[in-house]
Amino acid sequence: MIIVSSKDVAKLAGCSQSTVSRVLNRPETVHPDKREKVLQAIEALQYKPNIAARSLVAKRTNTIALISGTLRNDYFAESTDRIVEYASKHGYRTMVYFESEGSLGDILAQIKSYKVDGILISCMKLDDPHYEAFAASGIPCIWFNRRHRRGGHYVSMDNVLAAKMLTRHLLDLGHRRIAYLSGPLDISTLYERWTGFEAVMREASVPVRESYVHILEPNDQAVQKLTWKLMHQPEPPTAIVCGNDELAIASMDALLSMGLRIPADVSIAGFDDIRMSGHQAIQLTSVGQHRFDMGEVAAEHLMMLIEAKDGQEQPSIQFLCKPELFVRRSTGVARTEKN
Amino acid sequence: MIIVSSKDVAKLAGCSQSTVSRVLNRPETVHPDKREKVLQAIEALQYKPNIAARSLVAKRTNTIALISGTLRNDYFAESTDRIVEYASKHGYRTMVYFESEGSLGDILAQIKSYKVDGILISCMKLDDPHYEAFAASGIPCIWFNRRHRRGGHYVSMDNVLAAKMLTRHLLDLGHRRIAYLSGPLDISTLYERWTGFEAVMREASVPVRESYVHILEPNDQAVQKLTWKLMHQPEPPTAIVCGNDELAIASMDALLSMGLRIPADVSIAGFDDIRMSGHQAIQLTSVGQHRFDMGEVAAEHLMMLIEAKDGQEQPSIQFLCKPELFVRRSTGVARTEKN
DNA sequence: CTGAAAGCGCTTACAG
DNA sequence: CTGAAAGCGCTTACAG
Repeated sequence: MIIVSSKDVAKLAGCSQSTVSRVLNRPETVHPDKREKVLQAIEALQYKPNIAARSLVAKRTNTIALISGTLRNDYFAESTDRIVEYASKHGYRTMVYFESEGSLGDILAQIKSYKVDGILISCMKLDDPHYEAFAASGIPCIWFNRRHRRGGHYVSMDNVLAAKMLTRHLLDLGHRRIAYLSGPLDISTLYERWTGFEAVMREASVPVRESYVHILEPNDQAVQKLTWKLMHQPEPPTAIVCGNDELAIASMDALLSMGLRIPADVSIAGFDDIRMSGHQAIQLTSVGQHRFDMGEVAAEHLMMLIEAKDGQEQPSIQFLCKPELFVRRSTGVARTEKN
Repeated sequence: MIIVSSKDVAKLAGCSQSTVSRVLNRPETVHPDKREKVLQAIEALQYKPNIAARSLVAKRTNTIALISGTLRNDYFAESTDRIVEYASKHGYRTMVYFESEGSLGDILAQIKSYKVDGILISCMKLDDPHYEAFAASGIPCIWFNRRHRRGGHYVSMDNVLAAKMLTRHLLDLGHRRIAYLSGPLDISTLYERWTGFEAVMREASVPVRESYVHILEPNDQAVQKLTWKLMHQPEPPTAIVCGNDELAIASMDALLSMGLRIPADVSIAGFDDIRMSGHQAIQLTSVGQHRFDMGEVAAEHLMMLIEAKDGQEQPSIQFLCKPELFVRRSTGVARTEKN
């Protein structure tokens, strides 16, 4: 592939390389006639400035890194979509990394090599030891969705409150045998949700039975298996709270396969209010935020951090937005006890 | 942010910059003792080579561009996930672009600036005028999912056949009043599916009524509105074929809102066999490919093209894989005529 | 308003 | 096995 450089443009336009560069960066500083000639040469040669060379000297790449949970979880698909679009609209490219690609340490090493201007992370564990490395990298970072215990800049939801709202909703419907299905609790969102659930259950003096609680790896097989196990005990739960909608929808799949009716036989609910939860065939009760995309808000503030970088001191960014409960058909009055 | 360069490493290790570079690129060519010292210095300084500088001289970036349809369509979420992971595993970074970000011309301009090693495109229109520019860019390109009329390297499904299989399935169930809901027909997949549908209907001498066919912009509102319109005519269809599962699931949402039962009142089916289609609450009949991810196959071959680049002539990559029909509960015997 | 020159951080012949 | 030097394509003071 032949690379057209600014030197080639300069030759054709009959000027110096510096002038070509100026036309690109501060066109008002070059004489209109000359500018026109350069523009024509650029067009004629289909010249595109080499970003690598530019960022080498400019010390900025106009690129941000997004480290996201898997797109198989709709929550991350939605936020990734929004972030990439938002960044693009504001002149930034997004390099997307998924947690499945390797340890955060390896990913950070790569990111550092690319000299991105900023980092968005939605999938760091609550006590992930790599936190320090990110914080010390000198690259502006914002955590969204999942937080780290140390704090830092973050945009998240009040997940404790969210879980309390959801749990009270189920108690209000008369449920007492409530099960809890969750992914690993070393993740802030899942941990906080569990905490909120437990707190309300304790307040209400409703015991949380051990056989009703399952912490699992979030894949369809595990959900299938544990849902089955949950419902095949002597006294099965009348309601299931899932750590997020993705899990809830998978569990719902299992419940329906078993011939159970929702909510007649068992109620189910989740968190995040992903798009599918509102579908008529799903109608999953969920708690999330309406009209507030954490990813986009995080991107917006990341750009502020990047641009204010050399200026005055950095503001501290800590958003904990209020959740909303969306009651749908998947939760109903507790089935009359009759086991 | 302080940038540690290979010069700093050289100073600490007491050697030249070239040696540092050699340790990184061809460690076997430097004396073990010296190599060890350099490695220690790299570790001590937390040195990460600057990718921009490297690609400037190496004339390759180990980066591919993926231009994808929106992640709001699960098909694209699934393929993006796979591609990024596959590329990562093989030493390539992926820059993700979405068609919504601007014209393909603008996106190509950006991509050229980044000097990516290869391009994967899943969202080009059948007669998109930018095709030439991509083909002439000198950058290896593979089209997957949607094809361009000119061909080029592509990985796709036999969509005509897919539509024929699906249509015959509905005819076999006794349906004669079959509606067709599709996104724009300037997209190969949608165009070919429509073609296959029409061909089978003609063969079977079943007229395709004009009021049963709607071409729409694929957003929830449009689907909602047209589904409503479809079912509120004097003789509503007994089955609806949708151009893809995303549309079908949205239309299903509308049907259920209207109080219709699937498939008792109306059957519905789609294409792509996305993950959600298999969910017990959805059970959408669909035609797609099992165990064959076009995105991943495309990525695999793109890397072959990139690596064979300077070698012998390029092979022509043209995959048209066979579809499979997944019959689920959303299609059933045609309702007894009684309008 | 414009050009020559230095330099960003790297790799790769070229000598030795 | 190793270092000095040239060069990748750009931007940005510095003179004029």
